[in-house]
Amino acid sequence: MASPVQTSLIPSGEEGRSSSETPTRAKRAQVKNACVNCQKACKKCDAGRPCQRCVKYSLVDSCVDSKRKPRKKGIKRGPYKKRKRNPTDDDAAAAAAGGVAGWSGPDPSEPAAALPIGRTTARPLPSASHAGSPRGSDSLRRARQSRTMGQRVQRQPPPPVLGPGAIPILHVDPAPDDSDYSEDSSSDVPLLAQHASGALSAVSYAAQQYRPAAQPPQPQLQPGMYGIPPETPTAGLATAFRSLATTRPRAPPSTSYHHPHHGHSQHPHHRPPAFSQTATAPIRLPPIASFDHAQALGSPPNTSSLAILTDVALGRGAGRPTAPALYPPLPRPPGHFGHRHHYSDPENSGQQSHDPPPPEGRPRPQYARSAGASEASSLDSCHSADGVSRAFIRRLSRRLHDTHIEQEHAGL
DNA sequence: GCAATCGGACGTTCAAAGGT
DNA sequence: CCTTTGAACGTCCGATTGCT
Repeated sequence: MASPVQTSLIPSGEEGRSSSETPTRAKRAQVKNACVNCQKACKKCDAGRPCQRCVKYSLVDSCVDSKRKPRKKGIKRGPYKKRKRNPTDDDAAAAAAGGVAGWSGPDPSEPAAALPIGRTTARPLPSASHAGSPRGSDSLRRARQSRTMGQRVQRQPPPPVLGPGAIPILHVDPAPDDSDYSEDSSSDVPLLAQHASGALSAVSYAAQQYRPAAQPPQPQLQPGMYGIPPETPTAGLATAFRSLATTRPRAPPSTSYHHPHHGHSQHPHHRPPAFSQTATAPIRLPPIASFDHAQALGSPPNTSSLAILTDVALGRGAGRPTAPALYPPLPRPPGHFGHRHHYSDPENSGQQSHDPPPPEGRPRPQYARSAGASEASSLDSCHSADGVSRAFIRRLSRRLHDTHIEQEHAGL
């Protein structure tokens, strides 16, 4: 969605300026720490406790500072570009700050676990509107912003190569069609997993295969268990995915099924055993372009590769008996946000998932005018059920969306 | 008109990389 | 050791839609 200019940020006296001028835009005021209520509602907070908003909604009791999650450590960042003394170089510098063009990181041949996540020769998805564009690159963003000050920031075409921080996944068919996992020359990795749960099993299995020598042995996977240890590093998952692309795994113990994607038979009797492939069967992870895409397919997001990685990234995933909806679709009625993404209601669309149906999620708010009741339902807005911020999931989704493994890196 | 919900722009923080 | 970089992470704006 393209948000308009935040006119509130334009200082007085700047409103009437044309975009060709270079208005000095006031910074958006932002509290250092929003209260939990405002944070969840994605609404403006203030420094007071209780904050104004909580007072308004009679939430003074729960108006406390939200907790920040600790920053990750040990993330390799690769070499920095040369410092620029000349301010006029900033733009070009920023353009390169996508972390991509000048990447000269470690040899891709080194063990993947030692690589920065996504430090592969990955390339962006062709259809990803932001493909390869590391949103986290503030210099790039700010460079753009400086060019478009006072007007809508136009997204630039993505850099051609992914930089550090991208999560390598096997990602194909950004716009899958009925040919469903048809061979894709742009991602000619070995293929399997027409079923996302199968992919989940596969990743679980591969994660079991990948284990730094120093780590203690993991218990055997039991049927119905995904068995991805919570402490599995994301890099390990990257390796796991890579492994899926480059090995011919034995069948993992768990079988699960999925995928309601595009006309597959959804009848339980048609449920193919996940990972029932022979040793020669290729592997392919489902072409879930994004978290939203997973929803658009009518598939519980937990069955997407995104959710798999998200799950692990969030330190979950071990020992769950089935494939619960990790991030249950928000209780939007079908078509509610058709302008943004197409939520497909499996019950109504004829698509059915053999994964557990998404939980009820939050009931549609009752729009009660009594502040407490109404607000309570709105408080989940920015967070999943267990408090993971939407922003976090979006970022992860973006990274997944923007990433896939270069085929030569898959050893092909 | 208000509330819910969302995508994403924008701001902050701080570890890693680089410079001295 | 200090500075710079840039990605992680948080905040919240503004659009859209549904309900009262």
